[in-house]
Amino acid sequence: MATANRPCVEGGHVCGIDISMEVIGGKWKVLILWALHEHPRRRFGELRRLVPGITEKVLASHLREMEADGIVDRVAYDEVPPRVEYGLTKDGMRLNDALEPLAAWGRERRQSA
Amino acid sequence: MATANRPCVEGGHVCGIDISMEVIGGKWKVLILWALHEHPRRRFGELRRLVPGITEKVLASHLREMEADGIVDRVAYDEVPPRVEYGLTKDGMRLNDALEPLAAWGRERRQSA
DNA sequence: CGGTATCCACCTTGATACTG
DNA sequence: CAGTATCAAGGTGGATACCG
Repeated sequence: MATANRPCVEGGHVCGIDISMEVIGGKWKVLILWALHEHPRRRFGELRRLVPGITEKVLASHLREMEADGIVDRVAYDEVPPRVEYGLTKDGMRLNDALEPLAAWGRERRQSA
Repeated sequence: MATANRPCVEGGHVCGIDISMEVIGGKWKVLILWALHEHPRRRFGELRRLVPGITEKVLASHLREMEADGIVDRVAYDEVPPRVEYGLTKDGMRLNDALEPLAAWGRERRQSA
């Protein structure tokens, strides 16, 4: 995303949530992140199937943003037909871990709903 | 937000992140949540000051959505001039707790940047 | 004070077609 | 296979003015 947002300052200390939200803000980002966590080293086409409903364009642009944000790494093999593999960086994995409590909150909520 | 999203199913189990993202998806939601966590029981005008840059309309609509999602509670006192106080529900506090690791991730990232 | 009412600009997402 | 190009649509957020 890389768009600077107003810092989130409360009572003199910076909360950091704003940064995280910029990185996972897209509609599909967390889904891609999750898919890559569950299925490491995935190819573009596989990823598209793992995130049902996403279009090629949106998947491509989100992957590019996530790469720029340093949470996804992309490896292109010089073959015919072309092959590209996506995976999580260390930072991407840590982000996924940081997302887990949030996922748990969502799951609980689904129960009670 | 309350808009139903495609469930996020990976390897047969539901990840729950999608639910959470619907709830905190708005541009300002986490900031409001954070502000209410740092400053419990806040009035509309105070809240507006605590979240710099937000407009009345957006603050009002976000508060309403968060109320509908059960993470914010609103108490209107029948006085003149009118007074309304907002606070976090139990669920809202748990959501805030679940957000903390994400905030920590963002803070670390700000360091290294 | 605590909001609504309008109106609008932008951005994200999406459908479809095409290419190295 | 792994994208890009183009165009369209819709929703989110924002500016401003006004109300009980």
